[in-house]
Amino acid sequence: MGRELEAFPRPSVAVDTAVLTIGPASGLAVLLLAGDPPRLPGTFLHEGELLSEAVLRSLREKAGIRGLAPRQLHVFDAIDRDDRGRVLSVAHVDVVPAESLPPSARLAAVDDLPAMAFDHDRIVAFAVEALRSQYREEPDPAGLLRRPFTLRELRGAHESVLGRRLLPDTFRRSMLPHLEATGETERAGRGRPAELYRRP
Amino acid sequence: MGRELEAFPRPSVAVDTAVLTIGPASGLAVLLLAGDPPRLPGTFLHEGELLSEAVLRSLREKAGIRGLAPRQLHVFDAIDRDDRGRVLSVAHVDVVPAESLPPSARLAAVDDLPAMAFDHDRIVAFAVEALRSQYREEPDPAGLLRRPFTLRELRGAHESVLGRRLLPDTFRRSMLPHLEATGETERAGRGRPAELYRRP
DNA sequence: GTAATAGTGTCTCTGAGACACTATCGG
DNA sequence: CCGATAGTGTCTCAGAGACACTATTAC
Repeated sequence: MGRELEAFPRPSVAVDTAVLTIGPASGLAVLLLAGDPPRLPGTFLHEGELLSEAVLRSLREKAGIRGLAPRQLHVFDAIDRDDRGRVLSVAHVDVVPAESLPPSARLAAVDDLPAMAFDHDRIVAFAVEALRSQYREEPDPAGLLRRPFTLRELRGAHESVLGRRLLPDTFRRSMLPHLEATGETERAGRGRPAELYRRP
Repeated sequence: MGRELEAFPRPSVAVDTAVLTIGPASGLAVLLLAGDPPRLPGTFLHEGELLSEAVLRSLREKAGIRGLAPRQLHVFDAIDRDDRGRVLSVAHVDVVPAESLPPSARLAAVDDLPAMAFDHDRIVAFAVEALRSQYREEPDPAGLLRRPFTLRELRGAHESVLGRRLLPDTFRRSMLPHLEATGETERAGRGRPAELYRRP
């Protein structure tokens, strides 16, 4: 110690967030900011600001989104990832129902991404993998569904996130231990009404 | 964009590493640098340097350790975590056999940590949890053992990391699918010689 | 032989996967 | 009644946990 902090050249620190949602084709999609090339919403960390605060600010100011709580994933630190200088990016991820996004939001299917700025394609891939491993364990950990929900709705959300079909009975049995029955049912169209559940 | 990078006040970026090992009492222990209070080996990120390079440099220069490959865990970003100014710390973790550490190394049992500098106690807790979840799945993922090894040695390493006893037969059967038999045996003292295995 | 360590046989329990069945609705 | 959707019974398979047994060594 002994040397002052100012003696060290400091990199810039940015945050970038992969805001994922269920796209029009029922597949996982990511929110992009218009631009050429398109990019994830992000910003530089300001003085006296937490990473989580910078994330919320960037989502509010650049994408018009509020009420999320993205979680931290990984620091991307390649020397030349930003040609304006040395910039570390702390990648974050969250998921949100499509209805909560502004209608003007531009989405891209995660399995068919366009060319993106910086290393944002790698951030998206990292975010998708992290999200999927969460959805393999727990019912809707990110709160995609407004509670309460039927098991059909829950399964649909999981199928969209995981990108594959799930067996209704196996899915039901694996999720029931982590759910709380409301006792109420929903009669929506034809067929037997489904019971409604919530996360405990 | 448009604003220059220099227009943004930049935090300092540090790396800190929890170097874990099996301590004298067969429990998980963490390497500390002498100091009052003691601290984890760490350094500020230099210009043109990757995080992983800064980690290796700090281990080499401050603890005299080479040959590790710590993995990134989490960014600790509390505003007041360092009273010299705004410092983000990118926490890392690795494990190493006790013999690979310099004999002068100071170790502390992770279940009985002394007061540490900054938020280094939280970094250690985070690192221990990450390491344990790795050791629940795979045989010695961090390479604590010099290959090849007997199942008794492997089980001992896992018991030390996890902090609890494991059943020999259950452990053997859960690990065998992830191991490769060498065909050789080791005769060490009394009892039937044990077969030697390696990770594939 | 005995003590010690390595390794296996086998039972039980649990949970995933899969298929067929029953239950309750709209019409 | 029929079609559609919700939910259950039950079989199979795989893996964890646990206990008892056999195998091979030093002494």
